[in-house]
Amino acid sequence: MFSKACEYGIKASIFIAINSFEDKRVSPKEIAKEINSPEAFTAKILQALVRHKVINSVKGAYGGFEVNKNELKHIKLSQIVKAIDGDNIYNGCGLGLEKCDENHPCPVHEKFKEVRNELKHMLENTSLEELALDIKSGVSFLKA
Amino acid sequence: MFSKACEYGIKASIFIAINSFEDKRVSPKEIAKEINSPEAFTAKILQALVRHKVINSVKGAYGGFEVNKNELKHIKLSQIVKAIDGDNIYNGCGLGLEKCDENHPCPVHEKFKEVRNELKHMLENTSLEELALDIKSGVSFLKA
DNA sequence: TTTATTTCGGATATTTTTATCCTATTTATA
DNA sequence: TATAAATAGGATAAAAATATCCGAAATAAA
Repeated sequence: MFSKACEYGIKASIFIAINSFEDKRVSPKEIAKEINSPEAFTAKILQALVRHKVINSVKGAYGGFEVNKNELKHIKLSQIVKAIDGDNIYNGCGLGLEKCDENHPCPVHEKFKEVRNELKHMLENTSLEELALDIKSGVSFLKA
Repeated sequence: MFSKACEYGIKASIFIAINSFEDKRVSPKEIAKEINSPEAFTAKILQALVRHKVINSVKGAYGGFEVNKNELKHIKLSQIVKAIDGDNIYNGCGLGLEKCDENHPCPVHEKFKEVRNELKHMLENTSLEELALDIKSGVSFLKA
């Protein structure tokens, strides 16, 4: 469904969010350890999230990654996914046709649309804040 | 969502189904042309579908690929997807956790479950027959 | 201003997926 | 039985995704 990069990106963002509640910045090293991902690869993904302004980075001593905790409520999963995997999951044809729309649909167009709309709705209505709060309260987990 | 291999596999199966209505067998060459896919790669995918008994092959002169047209109604998309991509799309964790269940859920476990159930329902309730009939009647298309 | 710390970003390596090629095997028909 | 026509399947190649490494640039604090 999502690429590895995207999975890491989502988990990393959640961990950063948790720390930002307490105004703490975190390093790729801490993040990778916490979400059980390869450190250097994770760092690359963080760069992409910074470029897309999903998270913020501060260079130098006492630096690290953070998110604006006042915006946590408004940062949605969809933004993270789009920043990393692009919007193919939204717009692409389920069977890979270059041109696939109501006028020229692929065989699963209509049926696929429903599933994708459900996915889209989920991604656009799930905030980083709620995911982070679930981790904080022990309801969910970032690694096995 | 699906791998390229799976996209080709679904489209190939539909084309084979259309021809099986008229008891015609088709070759990888014809299939690849019709669904706009690389021929040799498509042939490999057909082999996998044969191994999983989704379609049938007949070697030698006048051979080719076919499906039992009496079973078309009962061949579901889910069988094709499982034969090619495995059942990771059904059982795998949305964020890639090795262990992710009700007792130890990843951050998106509950929300993801709904989307996946919808997808699962769609795949398990869509038959090769209906997809093939839509192509035959010009309602949908196998290539752009 | 120097130093230690930290992210940035380019180069490279590894693995997986996608794709190709060629020979072996099977089978219907002449 | 010989031949032509097909699929089967192993070996490779190419491309994309995943992952690693290292020096450059930025920054806070001593």
